[in-house]
Amino acid sequence: MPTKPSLDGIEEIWCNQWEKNGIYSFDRNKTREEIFSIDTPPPTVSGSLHVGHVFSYTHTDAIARYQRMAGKEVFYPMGWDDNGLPTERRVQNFFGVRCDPSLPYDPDFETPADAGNPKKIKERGEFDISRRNFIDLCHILTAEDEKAFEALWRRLGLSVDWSLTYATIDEKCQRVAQRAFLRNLNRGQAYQTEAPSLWDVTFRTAVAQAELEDRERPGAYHTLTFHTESDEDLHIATTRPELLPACVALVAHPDDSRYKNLFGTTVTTPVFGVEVPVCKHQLADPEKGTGIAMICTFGDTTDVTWWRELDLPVRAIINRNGRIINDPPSGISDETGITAFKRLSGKTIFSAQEEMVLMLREAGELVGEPEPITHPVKFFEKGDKPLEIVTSRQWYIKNGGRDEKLANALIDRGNEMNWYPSYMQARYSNWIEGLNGDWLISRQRFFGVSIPLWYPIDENGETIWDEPIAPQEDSLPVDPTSQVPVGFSEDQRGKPNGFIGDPDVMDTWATSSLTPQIACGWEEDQDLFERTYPMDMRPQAHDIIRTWLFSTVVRSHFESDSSPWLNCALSGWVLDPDRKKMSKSKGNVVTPIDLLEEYGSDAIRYWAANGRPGTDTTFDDGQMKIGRKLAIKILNASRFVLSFSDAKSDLLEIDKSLINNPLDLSMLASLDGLIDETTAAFNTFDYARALEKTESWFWDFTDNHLELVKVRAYGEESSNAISAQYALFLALQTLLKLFAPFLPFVTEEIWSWWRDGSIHQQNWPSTKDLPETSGSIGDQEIALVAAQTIAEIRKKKTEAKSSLATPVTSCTVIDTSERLDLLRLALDDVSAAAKAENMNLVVGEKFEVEVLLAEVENN
RNA sequence: GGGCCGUUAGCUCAGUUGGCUAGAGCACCUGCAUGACGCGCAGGGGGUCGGGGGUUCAAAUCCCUCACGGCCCA
Repeated sequence: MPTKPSLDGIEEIWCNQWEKNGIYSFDRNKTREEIFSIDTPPPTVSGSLHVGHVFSYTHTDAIARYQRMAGKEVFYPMGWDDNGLPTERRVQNFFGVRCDPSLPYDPDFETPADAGNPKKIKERGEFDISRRNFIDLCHILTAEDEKAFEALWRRLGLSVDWSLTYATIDEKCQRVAQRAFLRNLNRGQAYQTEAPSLWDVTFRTAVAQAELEDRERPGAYHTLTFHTESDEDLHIATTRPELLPACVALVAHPDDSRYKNLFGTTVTTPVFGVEVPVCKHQLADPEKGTGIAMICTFGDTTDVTWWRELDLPVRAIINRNGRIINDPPSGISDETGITAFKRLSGKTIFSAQEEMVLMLREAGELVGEPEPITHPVKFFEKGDKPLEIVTSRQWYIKNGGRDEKLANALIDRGNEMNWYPSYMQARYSNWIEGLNGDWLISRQRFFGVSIPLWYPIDENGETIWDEPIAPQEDSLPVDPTSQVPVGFSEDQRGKPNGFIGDPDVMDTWATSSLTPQIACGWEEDQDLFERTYPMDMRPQAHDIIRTWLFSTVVRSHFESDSSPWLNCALSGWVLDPDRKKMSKSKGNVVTPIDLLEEYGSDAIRYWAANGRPGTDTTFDDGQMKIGRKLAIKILNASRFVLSFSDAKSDLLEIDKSLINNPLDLSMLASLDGLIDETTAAFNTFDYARALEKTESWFWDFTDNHLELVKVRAYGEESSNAISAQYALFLALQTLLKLFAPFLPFVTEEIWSWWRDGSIHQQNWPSTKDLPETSGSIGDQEIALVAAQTIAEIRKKKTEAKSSLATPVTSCTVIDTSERLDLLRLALDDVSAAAKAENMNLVVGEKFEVEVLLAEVENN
């Protein structure tokens, strides 16, 4: 035991010891019942770790450590999410390159020497490289990121078995993702279709419902004049006049008396002179604009609904670059219309709108001036341009969005799991109820898991999309853009009677929705799978219930007809002091490494573990300071308690029968209650409650019990002294274990002072470890009355502005006879701690203490 | 507009099936060299439990309603 204990440097010492001794390594020989498996969220390594990660991963680690001590073999792997957009962007910026999939692979390509030097890259400019070279760079960068992440996680003290780590882009994950996709395809759960989908012009990719967000944007109602069959003017308000050539119909509410007589007739569009029907539909809002709207291909998602439900034709005019196409769509046939359309061809949406307004003015078909409004517009959550809707061939996985029976089955899966906190289940159910389409999984990106299919090309050079060629499962993973399907040769790629590889990759969620399958070794290590799946716990933040949690349930539902986990534990997130969510885009994130160094890992964990399940927590370095103080206090209290062990070599075997003092037994009875409370809290994933209870019990223990028994414990070999000492050892040992899931470093440090092995491999405290304390002698009230009495005496000393060491010449305690009987059992300790002589106990109704303090010379 | 969560001391938060005078820590004020700890110890002041209504012997807690904040979704 060190003479001057300190927290300095304990993270490094114990991280190394734990790794060296394999404290957290998973023993795969255990049975399913003996194992507790955790589906850890794989962080996106290209993002930087911030304090929000530290927050939620600490929650999981506290649970993992509890389960381990409670006797479970904990399966706790870490994964990295590498795929997709964030990595691609980082690779582009870091290396100064762009991916051009049309370029051939360059085997001699060398990593740019000026990587990571933005100034030099700016001077030379970006250059294009092939997809395969680009992906190589992605792997280089993510490998670096993974190292940094792992170092931070270790420093934080996560009890992960690092030998089980996976990355969503590694070969195994690609194989699992492709295998699951092919099985979905065989079972009819995955399909492709040519359908309107939301398209981000900047990122050139389709966007799924779960990635959408509405943003309020300024716009303007332009009122256009259409012409009825009886040649009357009909005014239509639209925010997108540039889509006029894409207009296929007008629509009004069925009950709208203003337009009832027009239903079933046709009108003519201004400028282009196209004849379109007037339809009725309940989604038309009589309050909006003039109450009658134009339906275009496709201005927004309501247009898609109308197009589908009213069975309207398609007149697409926007291409995937976000520009107006060259040739006029069907319907525009006369000279004037074609000429007008040519004025829009090739223009961006923005300038097309300007040109269209100009044409409407020239034709006198624009009524008044555009009226500015703000309205919600759909964006890709990572994008900065409004989404367009284009028709394209995309792959989907069914998710209940178009199948009520499936939706209900998925909602029922939610009932098979425990939700912590329970109200989070409503978010899951509500999301499914609100779905209106299947899950779009194909992405027009580079760094991701390929869609493992090829398509035949007929003798005319047309691709036969409906007859995909799938690889054999044992050949996975495949890259169809560089590998060749069975029965073909490379020189047939893109040729008549040849084949073409699917150019797209799957969405990140299509891989990370399989983390239980990946981590547990589905079809890769079936023995492990049977020992770990379905998993015991999915910890995650509540904002991705709709994406990660939901999509994982979908995959397990299809793949094993089960829910993927037994328990879902939802974390809140970290708010900045202004109560705003901390996020990289808001620029209010705090980097955790500095905090870990300033306060120590245990202190940061203390702050994090105080965040209750599901509840957002304010970033508060004050709480971290308290965590540090707590760790120091534990260090000092432990040193004090263990100082009584100098004369003893048999500390490892505490003889409970020698603990016979009523106050000692009373303290242990209270500790007994603490064990029950914390165990119950942990069993419902309420780590925060367990910590709070342990902490407050500990402070009470040091303030009262330690002070009360100090004098007695110092006494030499008397049985009373031994009772005090053994009770203290027992309490200390128990407390260290209760704190271990939260403060793994300081508890391990103290444990090592007098015990072999790791505290993290000890058994969770049991009330069986403590003496039986039935009957009045073990009554917890003894400690309470004693503490209240000593507190009252202290108060008198403080009020007299005297030192607490001031002797009390005489002391009278007035209390009920029941309480005095209890006090009598601890009276020697109370009077010793108070330095009081002549303790008089007087029966009375109201608790009161009178003291006569010794005269002490005050300087 | 819909769903969910929250609103308790200056700050950060506890408060379990309604039940002692509503608690803790920080901050603030006062005091204290006591043989673990001054990164400590002892004590103190500070709250109309967001507003209003209801149920009840009894409401921070249950019900209704409104306001404000947050998140998710339209």
